[in-house]
Amino acid sequence: MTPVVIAGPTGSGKSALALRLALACGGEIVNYDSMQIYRGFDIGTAKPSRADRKAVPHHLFDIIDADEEFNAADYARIALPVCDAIDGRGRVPILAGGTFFYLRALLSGLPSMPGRNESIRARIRRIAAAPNGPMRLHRWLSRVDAVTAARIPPPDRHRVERALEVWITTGRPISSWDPPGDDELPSLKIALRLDRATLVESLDARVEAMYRTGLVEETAALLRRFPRSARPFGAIGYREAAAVVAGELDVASAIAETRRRTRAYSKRQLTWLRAERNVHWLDAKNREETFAAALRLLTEVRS
RNA sequence: GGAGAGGUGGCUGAGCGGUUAAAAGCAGCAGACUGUAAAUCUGCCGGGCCUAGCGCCCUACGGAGGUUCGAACCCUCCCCUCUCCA
Repeated sequence: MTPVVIAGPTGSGKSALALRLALACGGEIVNYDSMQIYRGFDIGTAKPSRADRKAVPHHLFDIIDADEEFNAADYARIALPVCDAIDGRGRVPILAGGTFFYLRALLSGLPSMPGRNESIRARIRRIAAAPNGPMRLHRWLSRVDAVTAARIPPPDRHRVERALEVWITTGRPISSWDPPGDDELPSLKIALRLDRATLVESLDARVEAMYRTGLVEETAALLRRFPRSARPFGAIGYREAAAVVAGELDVASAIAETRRRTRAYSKRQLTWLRAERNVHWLDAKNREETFAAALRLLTEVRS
């Protein structure tokens, strides 16, 4: 049975649609959102409610703590068996989320390269911090892997860092591993579309609501348990809320900044999705119609 | 009424005689995405023309004049904002 993927920009109603589909067809929801993975980060990630999670089995939410290392490869590793198990029970895995890189890691797989190596990362970062560091790192990369260096701009520190990390640990350029091929796991991909003005409006309202319902308080509580340097504190909303807690930002500015980043994020998601193939786009303006259309697609695929 | 400060592209805001269609940021648009991905990064961004060039032509730094080879930058008057004293 092919899994169903619900995609679309943040705030387009993916979770709600996934829930209704699950209820309608005996499905179980599998998260592919990089932030809803974290325990305790609820308000800012718009995590499904307790009631929703009781109504339908939800998987891969709240599986790690803020200070634990986790990445796309880890995700693919654990998500695959989860989907298989759902399938084994004769139910439909419904993937819902917004981290399309994680989704790709699951559906297409990642090359079998070595993972992260913190001590090597530390070494690289020491060089990066020196004057002209990023430039020097990029030049280093050019010498060992010209192909990758040509593709990655010097300021793109994350990618330069990873490419060098792979080189140092294996002695092989990262470009020598095959890029993900076209042979991805078959799935029914449904993407939600909303006109920009409507989307932005609902995004703004949602950010407002997050602060009103205690995003800053939630963040303050999490900061008592985890260092601010922990990954999810860099996420949209949490970065700003953490700044409020630290007294660096007033709430109004935090809201404005969170809105700005949310809008930019939704745009990036759309850019990714546009390049994605075999996507069934559905207008998300009317929930009933969207649901009906999605259901139709689903029954088509199953017959 | 008196004393200051200021009016710059959609916004914030630099520039203070030429190399300025005007820094930078934001917003906007397009894009990338091989283990940090809600991350990270790239390009475009007044308008028109074409022989497509470090090309040409318009329009543009509140308004109108002036000085100058040349003005967003200097002078004059006007209009408008803000702060302070009354």
